[in-house]
Amino acid sequence: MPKRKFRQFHRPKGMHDILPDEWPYWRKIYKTLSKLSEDYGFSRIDTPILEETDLYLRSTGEGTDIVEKQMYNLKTKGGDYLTLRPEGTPGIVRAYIENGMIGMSQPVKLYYVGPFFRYEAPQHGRYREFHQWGLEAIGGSSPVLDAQIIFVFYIFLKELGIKNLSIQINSIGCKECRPGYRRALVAYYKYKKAKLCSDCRRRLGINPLRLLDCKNPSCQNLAREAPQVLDYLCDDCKSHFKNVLEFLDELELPYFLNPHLVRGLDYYTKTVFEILPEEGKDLRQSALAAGGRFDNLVEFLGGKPTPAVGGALGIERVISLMKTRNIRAEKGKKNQIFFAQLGDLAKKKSLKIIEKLRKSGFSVISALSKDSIKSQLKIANKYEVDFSLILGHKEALEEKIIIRDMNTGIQEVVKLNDLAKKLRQKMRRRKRV
RNA sequence: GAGGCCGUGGUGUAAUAGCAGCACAACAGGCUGUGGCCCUGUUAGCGAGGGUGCAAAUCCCUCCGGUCUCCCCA
Repeated sequence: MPKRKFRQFHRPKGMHDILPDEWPYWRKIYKTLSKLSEDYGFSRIDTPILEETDLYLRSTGEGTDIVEKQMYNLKTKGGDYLTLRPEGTPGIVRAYIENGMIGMSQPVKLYYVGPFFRYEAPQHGRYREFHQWGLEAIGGSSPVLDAQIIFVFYIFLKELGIKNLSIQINSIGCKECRPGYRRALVAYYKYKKAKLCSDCRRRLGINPLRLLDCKNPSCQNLAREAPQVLDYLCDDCKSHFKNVLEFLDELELPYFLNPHLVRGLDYYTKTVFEILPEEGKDLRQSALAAGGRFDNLVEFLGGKPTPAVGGALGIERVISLMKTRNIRAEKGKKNQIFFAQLGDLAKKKSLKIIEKLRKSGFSVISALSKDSIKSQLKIANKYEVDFSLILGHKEALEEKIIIRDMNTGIQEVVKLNDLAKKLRQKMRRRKRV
């Protein structure tokens, strides 16, 4: 840094600038996910980035870490308590109820993409501002919906070229059968408290299900012997889960039944799942997508009892994985050409010519603020365009322009009126070679 | 929230107490109308603040940031 007159500003901790270099990944991901979502009948929805704080207290759960310590809360001048959304589902459900989507044909299938915020210690794959793509099917209890959502996330990752994925799935029951399981779990742990880590001892009272996915070795040993949810599911949950698995079998998805999979959010019922890379040296922060069923949430947020299922995928995590696996995202440089100008007259005519070319379907790069032809072509070279146009004083007077083939160096002078046609010809020929 | 490691031009690095170098990038030039290679020049740095020392990028403290582990999650 030079000695600066004014202080320099920094981005807030855990937040990121998405720079032009990074955009090919984002573009590819956005393109793929919106195509896929629409193809599978999900419609785009955008909800506010701020919601009432209470919405998350009610839905995400007061005992969860997200609500306890990870929310960005603020109070408005008018005295409202608002929160920067830490996850997508509550806002979507709120919108479903508020906009009377109960009156649409059910299930209502929605998708969203955008930023989410959690105040946490940033780490690889975990940021304070991060982006998620979410799918929700509200108003349907059929297990085929659970399977379809898992499937869409799965093929999304496949289409991006990410292979060797593992789908972990479990059922955590419903409000009918979960209390029974919970009791069994508490009873199991009751006389083993001494062997639990301090966190688990605390959690035992609040949310015993979470003892199952504790990473502490001693806790893991205990968890292995613990009663399994699947043995406690009610008939409805059992057949639902069996059905989901049958759909996954039919799709030939490589799922893995993980009886210790428990999600961190309070509203989940029945199906829960995670999709993660298969070979993980450490699979902790590597869940790429996750979700589950939330059959009680709509009612709990003031709507009519409505079953629903959904999930979300972390875009930053996907990009990070693409990078470690050397999966490239193409720079979209279709029909890109470079326009160079020389002299005052030529520069004056530039903007108009560029617009004409754009209308004819070309994407025109230029460096109009430069005067020297040399530095302009240097830039053209950097963009790796196949053709550059050169408009000098002489050409400008004669209503002509030079087309330079950047690979061969061969140039041709053409009339401005024929430019688009000639360019198209040349590009076609180039492609064939 | 707890702990470990780390922080030198825009980027990547060297100097381990004694004049902060190098490479790449950027910008300008090397026939005032032609790119990639090459050459020359210019710009630009010790994360911030404090302490110890004749002397600090180097040692100490605090903060900020990064990264990893625990925790939790996408």
